[in-house]
Amino acid sequence: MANDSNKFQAIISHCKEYGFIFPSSEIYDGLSAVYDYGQNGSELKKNVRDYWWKWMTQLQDNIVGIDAAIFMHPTTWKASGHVDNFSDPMIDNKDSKKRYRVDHLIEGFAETLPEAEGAELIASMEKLLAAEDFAGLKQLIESRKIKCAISGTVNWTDVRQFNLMFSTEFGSVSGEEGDNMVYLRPETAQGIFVNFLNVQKSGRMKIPFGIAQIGKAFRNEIVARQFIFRMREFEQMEMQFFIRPGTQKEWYEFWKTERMKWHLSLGIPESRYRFHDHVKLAHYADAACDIEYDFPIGFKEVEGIHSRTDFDLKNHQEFSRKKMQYFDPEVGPDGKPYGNYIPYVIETSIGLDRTVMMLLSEAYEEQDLGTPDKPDSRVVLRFPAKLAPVKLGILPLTKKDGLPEIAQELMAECRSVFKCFYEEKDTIGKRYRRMDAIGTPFCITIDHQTKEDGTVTIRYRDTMEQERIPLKAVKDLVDKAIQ
RNA sequence: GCGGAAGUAGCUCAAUUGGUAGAGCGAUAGCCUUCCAAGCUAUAGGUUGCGAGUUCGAGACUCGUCUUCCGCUCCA
Repeated sequence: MANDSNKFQAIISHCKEYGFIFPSSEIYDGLSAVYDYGQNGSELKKNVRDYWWKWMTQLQDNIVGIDAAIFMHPTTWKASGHVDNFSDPMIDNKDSKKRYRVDHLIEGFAETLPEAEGAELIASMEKLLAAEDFAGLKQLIESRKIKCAISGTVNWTDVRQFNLMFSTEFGSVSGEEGDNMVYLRPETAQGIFVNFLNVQKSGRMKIPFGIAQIGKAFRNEIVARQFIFRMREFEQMEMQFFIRPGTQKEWYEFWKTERMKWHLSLGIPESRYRFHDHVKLAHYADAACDIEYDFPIGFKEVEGIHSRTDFDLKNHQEFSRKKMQYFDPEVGPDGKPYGNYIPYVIETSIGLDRTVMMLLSEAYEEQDLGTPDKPDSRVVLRFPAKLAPVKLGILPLTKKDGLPEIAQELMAECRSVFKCFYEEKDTIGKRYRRMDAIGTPFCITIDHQTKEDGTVTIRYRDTMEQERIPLKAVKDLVDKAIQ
């Protein structure tokens, strides 16, 4: 496993120095695991977001996009399983410092007991869990002398609850319990599921079809680290693809292939990726895998592809008492229409922030350009041109003799089509290096010859080569290169 | 949450045994008719993370606190 901590640190520093990513609230010492995107980072992120959106909703003929709210009715998270599955009581052993999920600990112990006795223990545990009686759970563990596998002691901390979801107060949620708590969504997917019927009916969508969404999600990670890889507030790009039950295997394979095509279209070689199949499946899935990228900190998940069965729609149907069915008029092999059914779902879910980090990791290079007489180096971000924050640097060779005026004309011509950066300060070499550092793929230099024959120098970021082209050709050349 | 390390200018780091904080790079303004960083001049920028204590005097010593980093723990 590649593990280059220095490179990772260098990328983090570079991101801060060149306006890509800053620690959140830095003047107040920062907020753990929250980051802000700066002037270049937000352009990069937006370009990735737009690229994904277009690829999903414009280049596919059966996928539409939505933008659901972050706040959702609290019952949503009961239906999705998040309330029950992700607020597990935990307990720590004080000697080994090992942390356990209380249910796992007790279940493990129960397996060592005679069957009847074990079943009895599980039953009393579940009763306590349902009642959220943490003191009772601790007592149960201690009275049964359940030991830590590592330290072998019964020296436990109190049972504590770790909530995955952030909650907040909401003005006036109706609720019999009288509490006004709502959650910040921990995934965007549920916004798609609760709108399944709205979109299907209003868009006259026919199965198979997909609904895409990009948006923020929030998770209380127990430990959040590794820069923007694991943040408490992050952005997901998700697509739920609704299919006929029984066809999930082939669609799962289809989307695995399709999503990998997207990744390769970022110009990242296949060798930098791998699929990782989940052995232990989440509560909603019948097949799942990750697309992992070889970060400087090793292979890590960027995207997940899950076969979610009809778990979500079925549960929403149950909790909301609204039929989540689709009427399929197509005739099946038995000569009859498929009729009403709850669709199955294939999900593709990619972390936008992780994708940005992937692009940064792939793009970042410290290059040694030294010669025997003169040491030299540069840091260059080799972003795909279509995703680079700035597409074109416009640089008059000197700031006199009318060169800035010509450069400004070019600026005016190009800026409505793509993002440009104008600079007339410092030596040309310095300016090139600054453009390299933020990954600008092209620079145009206007010199005295421009005034004579209307040609300019174009300088390529990756090769550092330069050639003369007509000033008039610049806009089209760059525009073509960033498509 | 536990253990370890560290917090001095935007960045990288200095500051003898405690004696009122300095450099390089960077930034800004200008000079040099300048096509691949480190030429010249000038300028700006720090209650040394924060709070207390010891001391005539604390960046340095003590305590507390916050934050970050590295491990461990958790992770749909």
